[in-house]
Amino acid sequence: MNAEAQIKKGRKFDQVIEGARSVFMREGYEGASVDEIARDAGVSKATLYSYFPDKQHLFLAVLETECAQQAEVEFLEDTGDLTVEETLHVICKTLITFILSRFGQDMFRVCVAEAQRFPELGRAFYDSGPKKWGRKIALYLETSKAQRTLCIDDSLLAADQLAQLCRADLMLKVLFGIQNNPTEDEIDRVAAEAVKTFLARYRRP
Amino acid sequence: MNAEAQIKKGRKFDQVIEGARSVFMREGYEGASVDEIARDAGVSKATLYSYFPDKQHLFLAVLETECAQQAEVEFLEDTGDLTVEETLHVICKTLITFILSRFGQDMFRVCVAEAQRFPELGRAFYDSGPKKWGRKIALYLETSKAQRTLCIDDSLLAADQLAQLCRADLMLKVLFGIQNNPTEDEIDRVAAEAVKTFLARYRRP
DNA sequence: CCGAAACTGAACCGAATGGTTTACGTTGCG
DNA sequence: CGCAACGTAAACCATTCGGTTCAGTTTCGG
Repeated sequence: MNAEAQIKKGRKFDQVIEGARSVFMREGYEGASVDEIARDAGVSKATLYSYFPDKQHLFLAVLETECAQQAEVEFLEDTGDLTVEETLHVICKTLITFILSRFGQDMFRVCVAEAQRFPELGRAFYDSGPKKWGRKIALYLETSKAQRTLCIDDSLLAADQLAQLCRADLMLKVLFGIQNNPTEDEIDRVAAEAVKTFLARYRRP
Repeated sequence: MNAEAQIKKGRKFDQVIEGARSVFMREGYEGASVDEIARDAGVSKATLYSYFPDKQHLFLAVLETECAQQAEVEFLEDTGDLTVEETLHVICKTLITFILSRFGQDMFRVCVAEAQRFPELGRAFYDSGPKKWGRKIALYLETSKAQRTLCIDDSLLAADQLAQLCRADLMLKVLFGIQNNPTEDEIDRVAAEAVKTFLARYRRP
């Protein structure tokens, strides 16, 4: 018996998900047509409907896998011999790069657009994205090494402030099409400024 | 001759815009049907189409007026005898309240969703929203009164960092339906924390 | 190499879409 | 009043939508 849960029958399951993913991300929920998805997936509509009862379930299945994928993004496991400041900088760069990535932007866009129509989607995205990052950062802030340098009473809020500082300048510009491909230098600068502001507030005196 | 530019003919023009506004904000662009808009506006479809050549132009006309309205939101004109810290707190509270308002959330949602399909919309929203706020805050940071207390080299980035700190905790929770009606106390706390972090970085030593 | 399961392609359905037109009221100003 | 502009309701159009059906082909394990 295969270890992978193969309850979902059929060989072309992944094709369907992948086609649906690309069309939904490009067109949004209402803008995507099932015919286009089937065409894009290289699959007949009948096959598609043998996997999913309707468009809605297909949409949610896609975003389920996307949220799962989003939840698995990691920043540097071991902080090694980096200083706290250096570690924070790495964390910020990783977060900013993720936020500005095609994947991050598409996910954000679609989930913002459809969070009203699909309330459970809103929560799923928030949990696997912003909340997860907040938790991870807060966890680092509570390590004994960080505690030796920092003085924080509410580590979750502090983590969220840091994450929010990472969105300064670039995030909205990219989201609304004002800027397209931020250079690594720009990302580095925003990260540096975020860390600077964060440490000014939370560095142990 | 009337001072108001009355190029747009017809008495029910405003009704149409208002109906379109409410339906578009509720359903998004693709989700909104012209029939529903006409019904909601209390107007026949023929009348609607006598004002606008098609759905797209109607959509853009609605968001044009919304962006204009968004651009006119003001925070405390004269800072009076408030300290810089108090003024920043007022600015933050005003911004947070706006961001979390029904209007602010709906605008953000729709513009994020359709910025791909309508690139000019993305820019219009950014200019009349985030950019305008950034400019206003930066302008205050550059007043001689603020300069006496603060030490800032890049006032636009500083302003954006402050605005971004205002989005900590509550903004994404509301956007994704995790939280519904933040109390004034919660808003006050986020504002206070934003100012605290901001001043830690930028207060003149 | 057989047979069942998976898949295909295209036709088909009813409903709804954006958009147009027609034939008929209503309003208000000179 | 008279008349033109404004507005209406409803029928109408072609197209597209999500979803179903089915006869036929491909795939693949036993």
